[in-house]
This record gives sequence, C-alpha cells and structure tokens, in this order.
Amino acid sequence: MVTLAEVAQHAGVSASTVSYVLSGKRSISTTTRLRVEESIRELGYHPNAGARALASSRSNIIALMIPLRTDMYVPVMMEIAIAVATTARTHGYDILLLTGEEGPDAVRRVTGSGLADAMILMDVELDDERLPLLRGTDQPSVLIGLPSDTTGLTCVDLDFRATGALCVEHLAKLGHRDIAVIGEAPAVYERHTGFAERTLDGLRSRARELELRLLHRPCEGGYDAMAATLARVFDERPDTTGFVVQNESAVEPLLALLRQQGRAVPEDVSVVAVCPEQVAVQASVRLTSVAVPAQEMGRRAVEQLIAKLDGQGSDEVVLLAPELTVRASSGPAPVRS
Amino acid sequence: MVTLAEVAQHAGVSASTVSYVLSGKRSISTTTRLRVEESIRELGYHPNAGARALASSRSNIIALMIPLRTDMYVPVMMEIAIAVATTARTHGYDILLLTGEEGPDAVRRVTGSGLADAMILMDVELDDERLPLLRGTDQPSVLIGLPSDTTGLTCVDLDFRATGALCVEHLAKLGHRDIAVIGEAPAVYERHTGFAERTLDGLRSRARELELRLLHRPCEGGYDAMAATLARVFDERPDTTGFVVQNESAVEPLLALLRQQGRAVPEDVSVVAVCPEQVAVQASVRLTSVAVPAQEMGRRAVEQLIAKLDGQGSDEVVLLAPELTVRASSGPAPVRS
DNA sequence: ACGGTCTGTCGAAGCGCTTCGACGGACTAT
DNA sequence: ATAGTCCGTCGAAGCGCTTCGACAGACCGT
Repeated sequence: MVTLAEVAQHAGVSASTVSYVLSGKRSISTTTRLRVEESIRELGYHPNAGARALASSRSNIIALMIPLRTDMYVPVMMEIAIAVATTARTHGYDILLLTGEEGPDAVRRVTGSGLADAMILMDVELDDERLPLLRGTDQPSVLIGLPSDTTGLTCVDLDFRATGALCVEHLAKLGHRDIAVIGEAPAVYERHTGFAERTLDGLRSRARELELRLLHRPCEGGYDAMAATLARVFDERPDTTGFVVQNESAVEPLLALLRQQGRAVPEDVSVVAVCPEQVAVQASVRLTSVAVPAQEMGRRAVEQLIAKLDGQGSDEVVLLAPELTVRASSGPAPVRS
Repeated sequence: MVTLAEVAQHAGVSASTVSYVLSGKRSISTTTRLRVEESIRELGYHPNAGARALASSRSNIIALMIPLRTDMYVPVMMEIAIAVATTARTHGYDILLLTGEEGPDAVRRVTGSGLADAMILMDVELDDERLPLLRGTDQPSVLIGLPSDTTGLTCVDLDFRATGALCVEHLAKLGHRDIAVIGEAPAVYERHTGFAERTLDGLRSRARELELRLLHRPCEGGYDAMAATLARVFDERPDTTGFVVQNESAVEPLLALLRQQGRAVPEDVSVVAVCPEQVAVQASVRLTSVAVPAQEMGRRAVEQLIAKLDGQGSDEVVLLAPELTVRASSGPAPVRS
C-alpha cells in the first residue's frame, strides 16, 4: 500500500503538505499542489480509511438501518436505500448497512465505536425503542418515517396524513359516499408503524369532515387474503364504490377480483392506490395513485444529515407533500339504483 | 469516548492485557479476564473502529456492490442484501453498501483505502469490467452471479442452466410440445446478464434434446408489454401450451391476459415461473415455479468470503441446485384438436 | 536445588493520518 | 528602514489500538 509519506517523498515535500493538499484546509501554492497531485496519481495513492478515521475522528460513513422484515414495501425500501447510497457518495460518504436485527444494540455499537459519523433509520415505529438512544447521543441522525414524539429528532417522510386526506377528497369529489380502505397487513398496524396509522388517520378525519362512510380493513397481500377481505367489505357495506389501497401486493388481486365479480373499474367502483409509480402504471388498470417518493425521501434524508454534520442542520420534520395522479382507475360514482 | 487505556486503568491492568482479553489471542487468567470484562461493561466501552483498523489492518467490513438499476428482481436483490448483512454480522462483519454507479472505481477505492477487507459483487455481467481488477488484487471477493470466465474467482449462484432445463423437462413430461419463454426485459439481455442468458441456454438445449419447439421473447414488465408479446407468441406459434416466465412483473399480466382470452390455466396452458416463492404463492393462480434461493445465495456468499479471509477458501464456483415446486399452474397438455 | 518450560502480564513500538504551533520569507504599512 | 502581516511549508505530537518481545513467577522433572 502506498502511504502519505511515500507520496510526500516522491513529491519532495513533507507529509503534512500532502495532507493539506488533500484536505484543502490550508492554502498551498499552485506549483506544489500540482506536483503533489501528480505524485498521487502516479503512485496510485489512496488514503487509508482507518488512519484517517483515527486521526480525524471522522469516518465519512453514514449508517443506514433498514428493517429486517420484508413483509411490506420492499421495492420502496430498496429505492430509498439506493438513493441514500448515491446521494451520500456525492457528498463523500459511504453507507454502512445495518439490519434491524440487532435493534438498539446496533445504535450503541455504531455510536460507541465511531464506525459511522451519523445514522439514518428507516421503518421507524411510533414509539421506537431506538429513539431514546438517539436523543441521548450527540451523533447526528435522521429518521425516515415519523414517530409519535419528534422532539429532538430530524425526520423525513411523506405526509401520509395528507395522503389519506387526498385520497378521500378525490373520491368524494367524484361522488363516492362509501369508501373501503384496504390496508397493510395486520402485523404492520400491530407494531404501530407510523405511516400506516397516519394514513388511516388522514383518511378517517377527512372522511368525517366530508361525511363519508369509511371502512378500514387490514389485508395481507395475495389473492386469497384479498378475496376474503373483499367479501367481508361488500358484505358489510354493499354500497361501497370507492377503494383506497395501501398495500402493493393487494392491488392486483383486488383488480382481478373486482373484474371477476363483474364490477368494472372505474365505471362501477373506483380504486385509488398509495404505491410506487411503477406499480401504478404497470397494473392491469392504470391506477389513480399517490406515489411514495422514495428517491426524494432518501435524498432529503442524506442532505439533512450532511447539513447536521456540517453544523448547520436543525431538528426539523420534513413532510413531503403528496401528489395524486389521476389515471384510469377512478371516475364518477355510479348513480344509485 | 471510553478508551482501552481507561478500561485498563479501571481494571488495574495494562492496555495490552485488555486487548488480549478482547481478542483472545493470548491466554489470560480467569480472574483478570472477568475483572476486565466487568470494567468494560461498567464503563460501556466500545473499541474504536478506526484505531482497530489502523493497528490491525483489518476493518471487519465487507463491501457489497449492488446494481444501481432497478429494472429487475428488486425483491430478490433486497433479500440477498439482507441475508448478506445478517450473516456477516454473525461473523463479526459489517456491510458497506456500494452502488454500481461508481463502477470499477469503487473497487479501486475500497481496496486502496482498506475500507473493507473483502467484497461481494452482485449482478455480475458475463464480461464484467470489474473482474480484471478483482483478479489483480489480493483482496478476497465473491461474486453472486456467474461471469463467462471464472478463473481465479469465487462465485455463488443458482444453477440457471439447470433451472431452464428443469422447467422444460417439467412441461415436456406433461406432454407440452410448444413452449414459449417470456424472458426478462431486452435490456437485460443486451447487457449480457449471466443468469438470463444461462437460463435461456438451459431451456434451449434441453428443448432440443427433448425435441420441443421453443420460442423465446424478451418482455418488459407490465400489462401492455405482456399483451403485445403474448399476441406475437400466439401469432407465431398458435399451438403453444406451455409458458416459462422469467420476469416477475410479467407473471400477473400473463395470467390475467390468458384468463381474458378464455385460456384456462392449467387446463389449456401451463405456466412455470422462475421467481421468489412469495410471488409464486401470491399470484392469482398458485404457480408451479423454480424459486430463486436469495437468502441461501447471500448466506453462502458471505460464508465463502469468511473462509477466504481466514485463509481456508478456494476459488470455487458454487452452483445451487434448482428445485421445482409443482403448484396449480401446470398440468397435462390438452389433447390436440 | 536447578535449569527448563509454561503461563500470564507488561511496556513499547508502531499503524498512517491530521493538526497545531512554529518559522522563514515576501509583502505591506508606517 | 522597521515592525507587523500573511502565506506556504515543515516537524512533531498524538489519535486508540494491536502485537512483539521480555519477563516475573509457578511448576515440572531429575
């Protein structure tokens, strides 16, 4: 391995000079700088990460904790993770991938060992056990998701409350009065995942304001689960004409089942989904949907974090405004018979 | 931050003793060991990663390069990544997430800086530009996927050739003579992704041996693309009764379209998919499928790598044997009219 | 009782980098 | 001309750990 000292010798300067050329923390004359840079290139020098971290107590690594479970939103997580990684690189940071498995211990380990300079947490629960740890450390962090108590925390998320409201509004405007919500798997609600509850909250309160009837049913993905759920929905509320779906893997089953039952979309029933764009446009009916802006979320999270690392950040909650795109799956409510 | 020296002082021993307690590289009397461990716990000591890396030239980090593109197999990638991360942790390693974006430079950077001790590469192309670099370094690496020339490389992958063969055999045994292959998106073939070409290879050669007619069509995901592809298939080969699908996002569209055309599955046509279990069981017809053993691949890759790091590994290609699970989407070929 | 062998512990020398203070020289202001 | 400034560079200290050689003391065989 080529070392700083070797570069220095090769360029005929001292080691500290090379270091300053690299960091730009002191002014260096153009001639020396060029000479040093030439030596670096010639020798193929790469600074040793460990030594750097030790001397500067900065690892230039951001830890990203992703949930272990894969029961939901996998493509979204992946998209966020990739956006985080690429954005971080443009700022000179690398990403350390932590799974939720270790739980709070991972936070301790990473903070304690100086492995990472900061962390991003995904899939935050409303009352997440990692939060006290984050508040108790001076290591910057950003959450993707929104816990119930955000004091002292920086969060980035889609405004799911507004998302729910938006879906209801859209259907209301089209004249639908009975709306069914096909939610995430029951487990998601049981563990109090913020986004699921907040969406529901937005749906409910807006429905109340607009005097709509709203029926919420959690639903595992897949056909069988969807079939059972759908049967119960029409059993309880035969007049249901509007659906809001917040479970990617229930979207296609729902469409197929409706078709099978002879209910046309959007003539008889309208469907609004909360899902990635790709799912919305690739479905058998192009779906009216609110997109989850995964890329944007990842990017923003990193930017917030970098700002904090540079001492400029504040503890701030960034809620991205939802956007509803009207496609072929929603239309005017049928006239009541 | 608590340091080794502080722990040593607190326990009344020298720093090196603490270090040996931690590493177990020299024998330590039980009494001292317990005392040191107690101090560690009491002070909440975590070894500094940078210092450790510098002194030992071992970072205990494995780099994982995932592809940037998300045009295929996202859930599979995610599953592999998570399996890699959790397996690595059980061996005391962390995962550094690299996206394909940087390309070969990422390899240089990581090897050069000692950021990671080893690397795992996903989404390897048949003639990948990163391979010469890997061969030219003494940093251990494992590929998930199979390039055309594997000399000097360790690879882990599903045996896609056998997978292709297995699918054909299954359909042949059921009496199907005309088989259509719905492949990955054209782009996947254009960049010579190993698994796609090898599957095709297996399909073709086994079909030839069994004297079946095989028609291969690449296909983007989604309904519209699938509809176009399907039309062309039946146009060219009206007697097609067997389908092999190797594109998750074409599965559901295919089933819906067949249904729509009045072709019953499995009475009129049989469908075999190469996809994750979850997709197979959640589809509208429970699919006969060959599963992509993502977890297993991730786990094996890490284990190979750890073996190499411990100096026991060899350059070996591990091909996991495919397993076909018969479900509801395949059955005897209809009697020719 | 004596050298020889273990066992458990310590001290010290780095690992490769950053960073602080120092310092010569060129320049400005008086 | 002289003191004060600034610029560009250097030397040295030290970041927290690992690891090697050394060395007391316990234990063995003879």
